[in-house]
Amino acid sequence: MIKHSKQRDAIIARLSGRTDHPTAETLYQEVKKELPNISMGTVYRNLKQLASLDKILIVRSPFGPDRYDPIPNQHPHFFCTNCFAVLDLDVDKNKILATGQEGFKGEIQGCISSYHGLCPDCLEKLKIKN
Amino acid sequence: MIKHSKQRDAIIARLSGRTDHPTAETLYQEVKKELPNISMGTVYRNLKQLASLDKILIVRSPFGPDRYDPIPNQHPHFFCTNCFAVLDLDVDKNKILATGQEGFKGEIQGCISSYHGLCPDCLEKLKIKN
DNA sequence: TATGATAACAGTAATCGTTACTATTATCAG
DNA sequence: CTGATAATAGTAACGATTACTGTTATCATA
Ligand SMILES: [Mn+2]
Ligand SMILES: [Mn+2]
Ligand SMILES: [Zn+2]
Ligand SMILES: [Zn+2]
Repeated sequence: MIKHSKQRDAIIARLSGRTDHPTAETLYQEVKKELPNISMGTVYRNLKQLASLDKILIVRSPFGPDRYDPIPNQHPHFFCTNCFAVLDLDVDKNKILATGQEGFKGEIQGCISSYHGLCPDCLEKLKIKN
Repeated sequence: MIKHSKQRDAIIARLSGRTDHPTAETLYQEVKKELPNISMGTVYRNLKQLASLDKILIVRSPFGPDRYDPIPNQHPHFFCTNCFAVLDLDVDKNKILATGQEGFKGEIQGCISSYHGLCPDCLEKLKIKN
């Protein structure tokens, strides 16, 4: 049985609507302003619980700690190798899933596709420099 | 300047030709039989060096520690959620890359796509049971 | 509205995979 | 051979995450 908690509320409030895929540490620092003695454990525990209830998504980064996403269904991400921004990619996931299925004898239940390179901002800045 | 070492030789020898994507720990245990006082640090250091020289590939697993692959170029993998096997998927990577590029203003330099579910063996065993 | 069961908490210790340090040894160009 | 230094074994430290523990908050039931 799940009980209400203001700590969890604050975590959800901080995460929802965002598109920047913050880390647990970032969320912790931000929620701490509102609830000064919340602990890291509480942040991790709740993020994990929310993910297991499919309320949020944990996005594993190839370049650092996990990022958290208010959009609960799996979707492709782009990781900027320059500024470490994590962006949503508007990609047809089913297309990628289908590609994987070709000739595979097992049962594919999902796929996680991540792209990396320079984000639009970093690419633009680099172009101006040269 | 790179110097020869029998530890590195042994690590390469153990890894090359394999398709099971062993962990550093697995390679360490195996190489230890040949070189009883090799240390974990040596294994990690050499695997990292080999990867940076594009001799091998580090495969980040969503379900545990990194796996190591004698095939140096990035390619899609399948992770079995039941037996934790890591399999190579015969997928056109360029197709996936192209999918990501649609409408993205940045510069995509690469993509890592991983699939998960039941490997052929586990699916077969499950079918027999039911 | 009290009571009791227990989910959730804060604080802290522990874990895991990996990397860094340090003194010693092995390799190899000159 | 010899000196410079890459690589080593052993061990400490690291960052991210999870587990533990005693306390507090929530909430169904009476
Ligand atoms: Mn996202
Ligand atoms: Mn592979
Ligand atoms: Zn960027
Ligand atoms: Zn399997």
